[in-house]
Amino acid sequence: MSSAVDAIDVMIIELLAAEPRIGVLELSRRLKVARGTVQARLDRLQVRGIITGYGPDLDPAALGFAVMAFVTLEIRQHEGHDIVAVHLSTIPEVLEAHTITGSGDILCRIVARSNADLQRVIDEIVAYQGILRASTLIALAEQVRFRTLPLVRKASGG
Amino acid sequence: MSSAVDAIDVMIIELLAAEPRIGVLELSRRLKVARGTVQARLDRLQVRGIITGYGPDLDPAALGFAVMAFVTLEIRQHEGHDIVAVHLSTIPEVLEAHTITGSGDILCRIVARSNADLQRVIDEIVAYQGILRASTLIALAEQVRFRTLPLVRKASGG
DNA sequence: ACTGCACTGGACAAGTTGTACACCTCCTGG
DNA sequence: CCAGGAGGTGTACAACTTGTCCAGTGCAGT
Repeated sequence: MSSAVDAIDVMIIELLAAEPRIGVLELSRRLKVARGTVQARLDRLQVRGIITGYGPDLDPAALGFAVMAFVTLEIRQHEGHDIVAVHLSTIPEVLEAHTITGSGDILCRIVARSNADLQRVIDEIVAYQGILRASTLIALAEQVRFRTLPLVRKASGG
Repeated sequence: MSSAVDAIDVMIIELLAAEPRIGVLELSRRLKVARGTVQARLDRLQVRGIITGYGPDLDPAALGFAVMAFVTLEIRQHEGHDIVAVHLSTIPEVLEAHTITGSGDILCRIVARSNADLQRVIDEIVAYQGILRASTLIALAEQVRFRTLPLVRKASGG
């Protein structure tokens, strides 16, 4: 099979990432392809699940949640991970959570208004009796900002 | 100071998240406010840095990168973190990287096409001489999908 | 040679955007 | 107490974009 995306797809995605409020017509002008082509490709990218949605992208820091941390949880395994996930999803400060291999069981990304507030969030997490231990790593600086564009280029064979 | 966002901002963000390709006019109709109001608020949210952009959101798995992992790096500290960050940013599979407190120095999120491919990516990371050790946690399942909407609601005092 | 698929380029009505304006209301500082 | 500012409403208009359709072209696989 060919790669999931081709050069035109990559250019569409890059232009859209650079100027998000751009329209289909403007995209087609810049890429020098027909408008229908851009429209059809965007539809296909979405159907294939490559484009999952369009923001808006929110910055927790700008919302007043300046502290970010990664928390590794150790859980009572016989109760299952899913029930813990339900608990975690009720806490707004938990931005995401994954089950993982290794010494911990679940890794989650959380935010808080301050270091003192971080304690409150962690307390909320460990308040659930299915969670045995939480080990916290505070993120000091974002060295590489979350990005997927280089990956798309790579997937296209660029 | 008042909270960073109010109830109308939250509704705008939620509607936009639910139906991303919606227009300003349609937003104003659903929220029963004037079009200019929605337009002005979106501008302000962007100026204040709360909305940082509008997708497109890409799914690495759909691009063929089905394996996700978190890698903790231990680095030669006297050389500084920034130069390591430059190295990491040249690797497309590194989606993000943060300096952290604790036993490691840098935590990054990476993806790969398979477990075998993961080895290649890790090798690329540790190929740089400033990196002493890498410790990898493979993400098995996404228990809580990345989200910021509950946080916005909380920030608005809801 | 035939079929299916993707792309092109053109057309149309209907809807949306950017922008401007006049006016209202609430809040704050002098 | 009042002036000024910020944020809201409603209206208007031209210019542009969208959704949708169509006929025709070129290429790949059977």
